[in-house]
Amino acid sequence: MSSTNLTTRARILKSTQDLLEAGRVTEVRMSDIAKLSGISRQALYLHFPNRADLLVATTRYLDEVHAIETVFDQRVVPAKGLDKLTEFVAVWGNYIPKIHGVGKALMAMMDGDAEARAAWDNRMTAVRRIAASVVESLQDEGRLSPELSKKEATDLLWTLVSVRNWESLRHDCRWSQKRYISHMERAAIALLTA
Amino acid sequence: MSSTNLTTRARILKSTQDLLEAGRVTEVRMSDIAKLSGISRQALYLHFPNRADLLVATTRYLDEVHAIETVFDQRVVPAKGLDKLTEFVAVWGNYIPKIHGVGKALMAMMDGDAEARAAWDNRMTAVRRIAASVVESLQDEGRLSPELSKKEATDLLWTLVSVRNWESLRHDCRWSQKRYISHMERAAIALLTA
DNA sequence: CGTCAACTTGACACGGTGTCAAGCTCAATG
DNA sequence: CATTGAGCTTGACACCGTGTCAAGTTGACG
Repeated sequence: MSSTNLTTRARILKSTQDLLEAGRVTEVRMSDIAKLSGISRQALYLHFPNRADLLVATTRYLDEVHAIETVFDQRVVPAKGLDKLTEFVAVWGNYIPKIHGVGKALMAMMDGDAEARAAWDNRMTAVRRIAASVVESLQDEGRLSPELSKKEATDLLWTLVSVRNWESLRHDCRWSQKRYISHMERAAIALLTA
Repeated sequence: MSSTNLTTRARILKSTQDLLEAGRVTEVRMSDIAKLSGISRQALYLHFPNRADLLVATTRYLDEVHAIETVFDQRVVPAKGLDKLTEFVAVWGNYIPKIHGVGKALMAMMDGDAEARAAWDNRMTAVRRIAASVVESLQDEGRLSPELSKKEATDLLWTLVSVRNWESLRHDCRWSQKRYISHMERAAIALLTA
């Protein structure tokens, strides 16, 4: 299934990512991806059963390329106190731009394609788990606002650093990435701590 | 154009809203709306040139039905101090569920349909103006956090109370509407004030 | 040489939007 | 009363993107 021709498969994934990163989501059709990959549209279906699967595979490809798990383990997990919170916001916030294209495409498919929905939810609950562990630490150190339960705090933090909010601030409000990160760090502290 | 047959037109708008409120957005096709309105699919195009226009008309219809402008004028504009902020969050936050269906549909069309994008942006900048006036008041009373410019504060408040965030907390995190409002009021204060 | 996998071309079904043409119905008007 | 025109109907069709199917090509490797 994926033993020999890593080349073509990898080329497809890279093309998909490149197209999604640059253009409007709707303008990334199967035929566009095929063209950029240098193969026929039909050959795409020899590698991925449908568009949703291709997009999901692209997210996993990006996770691998950027070794996001490792970065979380190295920078967020060992941090203490408020640093843990700001490190989480910074690491994730700097990863969002890299997955934004494919995320947007997947989110656009969510209504109507249950598989796409499940795939995106799956990626996002991974982030949620990390947010929960950050909240747990705050709680242990007595820094969590007394007005918030752990679940509520996690929900708020997770929503605060959502891809949609990044999109809103970076694109609609034209913030720089730097400004986004610094204000988000501050916002996370204001929102969650006493 | 819209002088005589208010009945059919109104029936279409109501059907659209009813369908959008209840089901998955993708499953609200022109034919579904026609069926519920008791007319043929083609007759829909005698009233609205395309799907985007129909959805936009539905938002305006909802604005009228709920007299949202009036509510803002009565509850947010006259309020003072932090009350202005919490009133804004509460009024808008309680309006979101009413427009959520059509908003979702419009947002789903935004990529690929420039008209839909423009329409939704237009509605949202109306909210943004109110957010800006709230921030202005905070500033005048010296309550705005010194770390935020007026634009930054408006951007943050507007993003905080976005339809997407409402969706995230109410649906993904399964918060009640009441909990959503009370936490949002608190979050707005924590985020914007010194 | 034969075989197999990767890929090609070309045709097609499906579903949703939007268009076009022709005809029906009924109320208001001359 | 006959005509007109607005509002609606049925039915056919073009377009687009996804996904499927069938038959043929190419090239590496035994």
